[in-house]
This record gives sequence, C-alpha cells and structure tokens, in this order.
Amino acid sequence: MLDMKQKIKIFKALGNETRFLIFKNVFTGGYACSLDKKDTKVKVSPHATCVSTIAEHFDFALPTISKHLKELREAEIITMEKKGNKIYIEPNIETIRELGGCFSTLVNNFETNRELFFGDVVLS
Amino acid sequence: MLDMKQKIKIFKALGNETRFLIFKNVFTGGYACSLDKKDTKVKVSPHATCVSTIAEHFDFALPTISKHLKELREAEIITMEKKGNKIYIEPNIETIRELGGCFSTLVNNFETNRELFFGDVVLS
DNA sequence: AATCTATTTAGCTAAATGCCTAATTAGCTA
DNA sequence: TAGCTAATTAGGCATTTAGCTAAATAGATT
Repeated sequence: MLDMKQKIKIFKALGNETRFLIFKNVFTGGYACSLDKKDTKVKVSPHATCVSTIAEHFDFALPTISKHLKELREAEIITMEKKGNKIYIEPNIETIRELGGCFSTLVNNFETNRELFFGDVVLS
Repeated sequence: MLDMKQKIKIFKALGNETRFLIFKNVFTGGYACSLDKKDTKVKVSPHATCVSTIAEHFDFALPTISKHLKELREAEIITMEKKGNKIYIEPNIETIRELGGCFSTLVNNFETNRELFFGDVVLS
C-alpha cells in the first residue's frame, strides 16, 4: 500500500512538465533504445529505453535528465536496471495501478466514506 | 477532459505535504465550519469549511493557507464560493473522478495502447 | 458611519528546485 | 592497459516556492 509520503513523492514527481513528459515517454514506450537490437546479450522489453536515449529527445543536458529520472525512480513510478554499462528504464506499472486504485476508491466512496484514500494520515 | 497542463497543476498542487493535508481535510469533510449551524441564511453542505477554519488546524499563518487554497482551486480540485463574507470550500469531485478515470484507462490499456492517458500530449 | 470578521494582496526572506559545466565512476572493447 | 561509452556526482547560479508580517479589501453588524 502506498503511504502518504509516497503519494506526495509521486505527485511532486509528476508535477513538473519535464518529468511528466519523461514519464509519458517511458510509459508509452515511445523512445525505445535503438541500440537494443544490436545488443543480443541483453534481454529487455522492446519498449525499454536508457538515459541517453531519453536525453536525446529533450533540450536539456544529460545530467539534468539523469536527475529527473532519479526522482521518478524514487517515486517508484519507473524502474532503472543496470545491464552492461547502460541503465534500462521501464514504467513501474504496479505503482500506477495502486495509485489509480486509490483514486477509484476515493471517488467511489465519496460521501459514504471520505477517509479511505488518505489511509494512514492522522488528522492533527 | 483534463489537458496536460491541468494534470501537471493537479500533481504539483498535491505534491506538497501542507496542500495534500488541506485537500485531505476538505475532501474528508473533517473540518466542517462550526459557524454554519448558526448561520441559517447560508445554505452549504454540512461538510463545507472556510479558510479560517482550515487555518486553525495548521501551524501556519492564515495568508499561507489562503495561498495554498488558491493553488488547489486553480488546479480545480476544490471549489471556493463566497457567501456573505466567508468563502465556503468543498472538494471538486468531478476533477478527481476524471483524474481517476485517466489512471484507470492508463493501467487498463497498458501494453495494448500506451498513449491514452497522455491524450493531447504531442511527442517532440 | 464606525467597527468587526473573513480573506487577499504586497513585500520580504530562507530554502528548494531546475538548470548548467566539469569531473568522476563504471563497464566494455581494442 | 588505454580508450570509449553511459551515467552520476559535485559545485555553481538563477528562479521558484513556502513561509512570515503588515496592510488592504469586502461584507456584516451596531
């Protein structure tokens, strides 16, 4: 279950246009890493991409994209797995599914039970 | 339909602990404005609250809370309606429902169609 | 009209964010 | 081993954000 801190991290991560677009592109698989095809030793999803491939599509320096990816990973909405000297990036569908579930619960229980979405949050 | 800018605004709004908690409290109706009972002229939801009532529950100055509420309103996840000299605040359930729907679509269509959530976003 | 209550605006400061370049680390290849 | 590719870390700078107090606005009440 996502706790409050984690939800806030996710919202903060997606509340920036650059990160939103990076996430969009990772999620839609639009930037699949062209090098994958040559690299037969490494087994990754055909949608997986890597840091430099993402950076090619933005007008920002590589370290900037790297930092944004770190934030998306810490929010647990993407995964980053090192294979060889590259890092393969994929969406973390489980976290997104959970968050979606929270919203559904929230909406479905509106009026009858307004507490569910916020879970562990204790009123001050 | 929520466009990209609007979604980013919502995420940014909820990506701050103070605003998240304000929204939580508005949504759950935990801070209903006690003055409502006396004020028989004004018709509002028994869950509705007002700026100063919210501020009472936080260790921040009133103008700080006012500014946060403005941001939540601009993200269209709460409504603020002036009646008399108070502003009554309620959650905007429609926006939350829409956002939840986006997440459901996103998750349900993962793999088969990764584009739906992002809608109007054009790949650069 | 004068005052009271509710809220916002203005203007300030400290801290966080988002970007950069240069340097470093890690793994692969010749 | 030397050099190449991929990514991160370090350090700096400009902008934004999140808080504050004081002052202004708007509606009620006396």
